[in-house]
Order: sequence, then C-alpha cells, then structure tokens
Amino acid sequence: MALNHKITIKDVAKAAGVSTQTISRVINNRPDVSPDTRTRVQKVITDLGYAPNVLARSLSRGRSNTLGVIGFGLGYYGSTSALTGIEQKSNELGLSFLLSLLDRFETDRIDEIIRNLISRQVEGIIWAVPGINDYFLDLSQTALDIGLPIVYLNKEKTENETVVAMDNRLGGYLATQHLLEQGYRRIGIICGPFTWWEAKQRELGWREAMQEAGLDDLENLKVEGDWSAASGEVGIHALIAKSPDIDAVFVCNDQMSLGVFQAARRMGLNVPQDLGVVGFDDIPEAAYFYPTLSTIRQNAVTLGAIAVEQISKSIQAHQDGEEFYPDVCWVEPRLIVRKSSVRE
Amino acid sequence: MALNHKITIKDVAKAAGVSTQTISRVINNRPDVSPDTRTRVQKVITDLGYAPNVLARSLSRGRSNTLGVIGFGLGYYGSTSALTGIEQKSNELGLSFLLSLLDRFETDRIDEIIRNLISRQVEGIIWAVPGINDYFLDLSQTALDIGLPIVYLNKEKTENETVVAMDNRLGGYLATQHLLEQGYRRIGIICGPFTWWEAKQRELGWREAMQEAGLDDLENLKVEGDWSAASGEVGIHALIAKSPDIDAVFVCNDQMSLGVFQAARRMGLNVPQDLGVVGFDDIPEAAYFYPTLSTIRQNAVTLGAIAVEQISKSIQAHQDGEEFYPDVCWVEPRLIVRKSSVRE
DNA sequence: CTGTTAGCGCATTCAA
DNA sequence: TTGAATGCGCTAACAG
Repeated sequence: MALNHKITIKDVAKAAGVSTQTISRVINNRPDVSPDTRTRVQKVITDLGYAPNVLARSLSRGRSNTLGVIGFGLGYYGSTSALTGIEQKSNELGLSFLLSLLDRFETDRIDEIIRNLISRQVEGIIWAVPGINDYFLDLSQTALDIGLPIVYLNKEKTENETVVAMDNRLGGYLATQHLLEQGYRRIGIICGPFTWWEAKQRELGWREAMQEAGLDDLENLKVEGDWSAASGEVGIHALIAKSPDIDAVFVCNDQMSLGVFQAARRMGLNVPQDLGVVGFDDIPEAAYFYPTLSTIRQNAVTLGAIAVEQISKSIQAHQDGEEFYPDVCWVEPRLIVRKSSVRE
Repeated sequence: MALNHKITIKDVAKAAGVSTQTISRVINNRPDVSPDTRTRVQKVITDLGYAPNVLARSLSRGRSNTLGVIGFGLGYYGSTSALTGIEQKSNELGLSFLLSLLDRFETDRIDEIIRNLISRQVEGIIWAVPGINDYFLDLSQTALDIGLPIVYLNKEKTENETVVAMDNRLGGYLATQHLLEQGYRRIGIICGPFTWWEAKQRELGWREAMQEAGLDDLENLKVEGDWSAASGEVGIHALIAKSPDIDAVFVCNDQMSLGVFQAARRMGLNVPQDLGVVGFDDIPEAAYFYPTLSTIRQNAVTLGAIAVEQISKSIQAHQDGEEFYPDVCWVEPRLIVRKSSVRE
C-alpha cells in the first residue's frame, strides 16, 4: 500500500472509469454510491496509493480541522503534561495542531504567531502561556470578533472567555493545611514568579490557610523563586534570614524543593524534623528525593484534554451557528503525603 | 489592526481598485509593482485586516511550508529538548510543524499518522522516536520513493538516510573513562531499555572503555532499567546481588541515578566513597541531587535544530531538482564532573 | 508595471 | 446512483 501524494482524485476517477465526484463520495463515505462502484473505486484507491489532499479539502470545505497551540517552553512539568493531554485528545477527535512555543513574553513574536495561525486557517487556539499580557488580550479580542474560539489554560477568568484551570489556590491551601495539621506553625512559602497566575494562586491558598489558623506576619514568611532548584536554595536562605524561627515551607514546585533540601543539608537542618517541606507538581522523581517529597499532584494531562474538548465544542457550536457559553472548568489537585512533611 | 480571515484577496482588490494579481504581488513582495500602488494596496490590507490564506497558497504553489514531527512522549528530557530545538529552528526558517506523539510502538497508529501527514502535504518528516521498527521502515521507504524527505533523530545510520544523532557511545565512553581515572574498577552499568538505540550505544561506550582498561566479567556488571528512578533503585540492587564488589556505576540517565542514590542511602553506602556514580543527560536538577551528580551533558536542542536544517536543505534540493546526499550529523556530548564520582 | 486566463485538488450545488 | 459545472483563495504564465 504505497502512499503517493501526487495522485489526485482525477487520476483515480480516470482509472476507475467514473467521475471525480464519485471518488469524492467514496472517500467521504457518502451513502449514495452503489456498493459495486464503491468497492471498485476503493480498489483503485489502494492500488494507486491515493491519499486525499487535506489542504484542498479544507479550502473547499472551509474547515481545516487544525488547532493552534501556543505554549511556553517545554521546560516545565505542568506544560509538557498539558501538551500531552492536548495531543492525545486532539488526535482522538481527528484534529491536528500547529505548535508554537514562546520562551518569554515577546510581544512581536506573539503577533506573528497569531497571524500565522490565522493565515493557516486554524479553527481555534489554545493559549497555554502562564500569565497574560494586555497585548495578547487585544489580539484575542480580535480573534473572538472574527469568531475564532480560544481556550485559555490556567488564567484568570474574565468575561466571555473559556478557561480551563487547575485549582492552584486549592493546592496551596491543601499543602499548607497539611503542614498545619502536622503541627508546624511558622510556615513559609517559596513562590513561583508572580508573573505567573498559577504562582499567585498558590500563594493565595497558603495565605488563606494561614489566616484561618490565626497565623500572621505573613510577609516575613514569603519569598519569590523562579521555579528552578537554584532559586529554591536561595529562597530558603532568604526565608531563614527573615524569619529564623521558620519550621516549615510550602515550596511552589518540586524542583525548588530540591534546592531547599540541598540547602537544608548544608545548614545541618533535618527535613522533616527541623523543617517540613511540601512541594507542588508531583513530578515522577519526587518519590525519589531524599527525603521523599510530600507534594501536590496536578493532573495537567487532563487539563489539556479538557481544553481540546472545550474548543472542539466551541468550534462545533460556531459551525452550527449556535451560541457557545464560555465557562471555567476547574481541575482539582490532590495532596500526596510522603516523608518530607511528617515528623517521626 | 484587526485580523480577519474572511477577507480575501478579491475584497482587497476591489477596495484598492486593482486586480487580484496586483494584490498577490504586493503580499509576496514582488518587485514589479509601482511604489505608488504598493503603498495604496498595503493600506487597504491593513485597513481591512486581510490575512492571506496559507492553505490556498499552498495548494496553488504546491508547497505547504509545513513539517511533520513524530515524537515519543514528552516525558524524557532529551525528547523535549530536541523538540524545543525543532520548534526554534523551524520557526526561524518560516516553517510550521504538525506534531504527533507516540507513547509506545503502536503499529497502526504510526500508519495513521504518516497517512495524515502526507494528506496534509507536509514537505518532510522528522522522526524523533527512539528505536525503530521494521514496519516504519517500510513506510519510510514509501515516503522516500515519493520524494518526501525524512530526517531521523538518534537512529542507526543505514543506506540513503539522513540521521542526526548524539554520540551516545562517546558519552558512555567518557563516563566510564572518568570513573576509571578516579580509581574505580568494578564499574557497573544500569542501561536504558535495549529497544532504544541510544541505550545500546551508551552500553557500547561503557564496554569499550572497560575493555580498553583490561576489565572483564562485564555481563555481571550490567543491568537494564527503564529510565525511571524506580528502575534505578531496582537496578542497583540487582547489580550488587550479581557483583557485591561493585565500586561504581554508570547510570544511563539522571532519573535512574536518583533511584540509585536512594537505594545507596538505604543500604548505608556512601556516594562517592563506596560507590561512584555518573549519570547521563544533565537535567537541570542534577546539580541539586545529593550528592550533586556527575553526568554526561547532551545538547539535544542543537540536535533538533540541526534536524530541521537538514530537512530544510533536503527539501530545497528536492525542489530544485538537485541531488541531496544524506549523511549523519553527530553531536558530541560532554562530561560534567560533580561530586558523585570524585572521592574525597 | 498591470490585468487576464487558467488551474492547484477537492466538494457542493444541481441535473440527469 | 451518477455526472457536469462552479467555486474555495491564491499564484503562475502569459499578454498588453
């Protein structure tokens, strides 16, 4: 079964002795073809190795069956997980996607990328970039104006947008709550960069839990990292400098926790006896850190899959001329307790 | 500057009072347009928010400017790094790409994916799947027959194929060589799955270095893992069971090294005093393991970028009717020495 | 420098 | 059940 993309519907028609129309009907599984000619045509198709030209079909049908996905690097576990979910689900639904990766907030590249995606007739865009800048908001408004569905991952919900988000706030709350239950009181936080919505939400959850427990002096318990192990190390030092009596820390991702472990060892602090630690993400290695890391597991694969489902529905509604009501879909994270947060 | 994909070249032509041909000339930056009409047309274009339909253009030109990329999950550092390089370089060259991800060797999905890519008129395919099965070889032969360029990442070179590969064998050699220099003698290896070409190559490098040093009994020093930290833990136990006198281990990726560290601690073995360890990959966290991990750094981003360059050249040659001589491009890994392999 | 004609590969009318 | 004509949006080849 040799595929050959130079063979067109015409060649098949000629070889089968029917019109191109009939070929079109066969390859689209239309009912109005006699069983006889259908099988005959099908044989010719496989013999010639004919493969329909999707570009031509898209042009003629006005549907590309293609999505645009804009991501933010591939360096974060959450991002790649979401992308995995996007790939799986779009494949399942017969959609292809064009992937563009940002590695910082380059305004002009964003413009260029969106133009390119629109030019390539994508039917929808999944915006999987942490944080958001006003410039993109303009562009997305335009996209919405021309009826191009957009689904945002992990973004603050605003009017008329579809957002699929991990409940990061809940995650932060669960982590802190757990440390409180274990008897820790001076619980610091090493946040992610505040340009990330997710980072802000995790901080909110921590804050909420601390306040509920009647704990204060929160500003002295807070430090900002950049997700890297290095920044976790720097962060814990900064935290201890501000609050020497700190007894636990909610570290907003697992990599930074690794830096915290490293620093703690160097300072002769025992985790979890002297310092309780809870991370965030549950990367596969977290169970192999020393000590094993308690963390918040987020199922970002599901997140990506839901995003595709949503955009697909939105496209469908738009096709059918129906109204699509954008909404927020929340995915819930889960606490995983290991050794780094439980005193013996 | 509102983009609008419903506006066509005709609308622009009408609004500007010229023929569609002139519009085409302007958007393609052809010289044969008077400066006067050019600026006039350009104004109309921005006013209307016209964006060319790339699908129509591709159909008419017979060039899609699109690549197909087939990867293998997003769970491995090497894979995502290569994908990053692919994205960057293809963006740089004005190419878009369709991404398909395999998560195991599903024969029928591969068929389906290739069909889809060919149907979507990709101009080339980058095959970034570890190992290779005969089935795909058939398909790729077909692709070659119809003149569709393919570039393989990290695969055994065979006749008439373009391969871009990390020199994994050299990496294994460097790692083992380093351990030998540090005075270790019974150096085991925890390999990756042998279905991976990369895994086999790393083993070869280890074997070569050991043999050069006149060391033998290699089969009792060898164990196969699956890249996970868990399998590193299992692996080191198995290795010690076979060869209790083992004094070092070359672990074929950094995650498995983490499992080895974990197991060593539990058994009361000190790394690097009792057990020297060198990993492979140099993931960002490796410098934060305890102890910090000596490892082989592979620059897979470059690998991906080179793959795109190669395929681009190949496409160009094919366009121009020239001969393209497929070749192997080797990228060299580098030894990074940290604490896990240097006795105090 | 500009416009006309034709066609890329397919699908959607409408007839027969 | 099948075919002919027409168009999707754009570009190439030719005229003028």
